[in-house]
Amino acid sequence: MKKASTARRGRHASAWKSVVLSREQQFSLKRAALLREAGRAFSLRGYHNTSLEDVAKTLDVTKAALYYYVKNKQEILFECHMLSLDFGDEAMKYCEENGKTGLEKILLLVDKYVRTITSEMGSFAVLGEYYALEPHNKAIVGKRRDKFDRAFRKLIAEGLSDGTVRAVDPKLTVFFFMGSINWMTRWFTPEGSASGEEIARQLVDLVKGALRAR
Amino acid sequence: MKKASTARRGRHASAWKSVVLSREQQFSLKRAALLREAGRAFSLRGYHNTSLEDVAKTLDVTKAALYYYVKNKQEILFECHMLSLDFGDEAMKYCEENGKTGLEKILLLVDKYVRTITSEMGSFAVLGEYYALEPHNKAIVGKRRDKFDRAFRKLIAEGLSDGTVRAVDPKLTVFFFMGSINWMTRWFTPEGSASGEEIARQLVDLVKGALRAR
Amino acid sequence: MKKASTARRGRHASAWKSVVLSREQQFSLKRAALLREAGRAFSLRGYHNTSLEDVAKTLDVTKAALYYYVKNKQEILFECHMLSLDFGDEAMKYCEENGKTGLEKILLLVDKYVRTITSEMGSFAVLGEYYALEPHNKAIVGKRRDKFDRAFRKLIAEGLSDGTVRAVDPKLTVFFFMGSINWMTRWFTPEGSASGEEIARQLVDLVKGALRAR
Amino acid sequence: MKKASTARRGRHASAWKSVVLSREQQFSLKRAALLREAGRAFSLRGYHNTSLEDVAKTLDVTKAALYYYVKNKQEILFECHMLSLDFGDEAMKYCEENGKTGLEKILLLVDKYVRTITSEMGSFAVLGEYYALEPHNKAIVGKRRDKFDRAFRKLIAEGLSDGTVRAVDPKLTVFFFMGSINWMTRWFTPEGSASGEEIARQLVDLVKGALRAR
DNA sequence: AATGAATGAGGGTTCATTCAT
DNA sequence: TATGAATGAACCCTCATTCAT
Repeated sequence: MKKASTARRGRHASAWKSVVLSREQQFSLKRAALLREAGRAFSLRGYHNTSLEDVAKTLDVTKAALYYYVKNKQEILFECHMLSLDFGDEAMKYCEENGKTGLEKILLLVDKYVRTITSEMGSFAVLGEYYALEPHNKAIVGKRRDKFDRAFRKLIAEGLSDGTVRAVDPKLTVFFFMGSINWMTRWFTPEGSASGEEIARQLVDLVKGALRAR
Repeated sequence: MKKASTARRGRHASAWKSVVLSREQQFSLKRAALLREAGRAFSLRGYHNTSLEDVAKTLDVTKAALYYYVKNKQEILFECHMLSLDFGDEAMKYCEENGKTGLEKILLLVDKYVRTITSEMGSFAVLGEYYALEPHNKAIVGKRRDKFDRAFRKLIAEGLSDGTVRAVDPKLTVFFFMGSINWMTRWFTPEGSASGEEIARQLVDLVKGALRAR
Repeated sequence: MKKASTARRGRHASAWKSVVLSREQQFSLKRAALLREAGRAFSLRGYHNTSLEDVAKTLDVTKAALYYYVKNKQEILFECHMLSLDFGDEAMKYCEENGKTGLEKILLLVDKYVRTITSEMGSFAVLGEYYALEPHNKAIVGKRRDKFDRAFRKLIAEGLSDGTVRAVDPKLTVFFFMGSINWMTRWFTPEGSASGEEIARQLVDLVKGALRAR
Repeated sequence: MKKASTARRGRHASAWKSVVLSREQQFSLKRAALLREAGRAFSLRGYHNTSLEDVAKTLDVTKAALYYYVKNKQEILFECHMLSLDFGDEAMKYCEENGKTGLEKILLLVDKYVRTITSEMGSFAVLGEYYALEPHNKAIVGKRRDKFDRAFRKLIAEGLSDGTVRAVDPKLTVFFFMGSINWMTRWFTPEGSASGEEIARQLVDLVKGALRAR
């Protein structure tokens, strides 16, 4: 009896929720789903290699319906980039708040970022499609990315000052590590042999080995 | 005497030849230029974002003229991939012949490969456009790339055996380093602040730090 | 009573339906029109000499709109062939059911087929464009055509057995007659001096004269 | 010895001939070969389905070389049509000179024409590609064809007058027979089971049966 | 809120044709 | 005489985008 009632409640709850969700909430949820699926496809097959028809099919709607949620294909790409950058900023904020030394912060950053990228949410880390952005958007994204890169370099500088990081070129080092991370979207799949956690742990280990001063 | 004269004539002949190129040579040169320019564009702006018209324009010919040298746009992409893989194989061969220990070989490999990629010749390292290959070609390229990855892993295993490399996951480590390298095509330009040599040196340094056993 | 009322309603419904066509019906009608116009053009000017632009213009739509109804230019040709073969099969079935002797069946076949070809419906009898079919489709069409030819020959054989047809080579005879018929698409126009009925009557008369045993 | 000398003479003769042929003769021979091969291809695969590259390949020269012998692809088609019409006229002249009655002439015409079409020389009876002629040429060819058709009809009329042909519609009858003949280029091959002679005999037999008055 | 239908722009490809050599 | 190389026009096809319903 209890079971039945729970079940009923469960059913009611979800049924209710789908009714009770405000229009704006529904809209947001659907839009988010659209961005997620599109981003996943973009980062897997590339922007120009993914048609809106493809995206629509994974959402079980028609191509035309997408235009209710976004203005453009370009807007999708732009938003995906922004979300992806949000992830970076979050990881950056997290590591700055929780790390003590420069090295510690760097390792926290890598760990957090890789975990995000490999989680379901982060599957649309489409950083690879930078060139597909139209000039205006490219400028915005570029600026934010530069900012992120500079913050990353600052962490390295911090490590150099506090003696936890050995002498390396901050700029190139950031490029190298970001390459390792961004390239993941090309080979990582949730079904693969290595889990996101494992990958994060291994990369952290590698970075530690590469940067740690002795 | 006769020999000498022949040799002299031979030298003259080839000197002449190098000025007045044979038709086949001209053909090869033009084809190579086509591949180079196309590859450069592909790796900069993406395969689908680069029209043959664009490529033709940089070569100062008509779109149609390209079809005298290649069968397809797809063939261009495929050939670029193969050339890029050739570079990898050369680097691999080089390091296996000249390195002693596992670690040494790895460092030689990274050094050689990065130098190639950043040299003028390597401007068409379009490894990013894997998904744009049609199935048949994708299979071929995929196989070769896997082979390269396996050889790379083997170097790591070798280092593990001979004690020059510390305990790391070979598979993931290869992915990480290849990411660093492949990602270079996204930010490297000959005009940039860092030269190819410098980049190679820095990455080698980083890899050494990351892998070296103590 | 209920029945009657239902029937009445039914009639109303269908009357209504025939005015306000369902989407599927509209789609089918438009597709049929597309095939008809394309087929007419193909058989008049040839497949390769007819651009989709031409076809689109006669339908007052854009070239691109055609792709909503067919996959390919090739699909258009193929479907026209199949429709044309359907006509042949229908005529064959008709003559086998309604004719008594071999000769009678042959004459019925010729009569029916010619009437169909010359009617509005049959305007896309593009049998001449066989070579423009791509291999796969050519095989399918070829098989069906062979089947028709064999059935035709069988009618002649039947006439030979029952004594209504004089000694002729079945295979060549079929080729000759099919030539007369297929060639019609080259000179027949609805505006011409001879009507479809007249043509059918004359050809039947000729065939009778040519085949009848005495 | 005699043998050797003959051989030598033979060799000389042909070698000589190829030297001694006047430029104009060589030109004419090659041009004729070009027309023959092109015509063969046109009537087999259609005008637009046959590229000059194809034609050039069968002659073992380059596409560009063809332009030394003809002005145009269109000129090739036109000349083929004219040659084909020449064959018709020859057959017509032959039958008029050698036949007595109307029917006799008709049968001679059919016999001669079919034999020509099926012989090596006549393989380029490309009458099917009428629509591919450009307006000016189409007018010329159309006129000659009409003239031939009228002459054919006249033979029928003659047969009607002299009582050797039964009552048929001259115009349609001509169309029917020409269809049988023209359609042959679609199915006849020298390697096929029926020889040209056999086909001619059978068609003559059929025509006789169809037209003969009793 | 979503769909069917249509469009326009752009890209890849073919091919007849030209021309210097 | 014949070739290699190149061109321009035309064509098929895809796809992001729009709009009435």
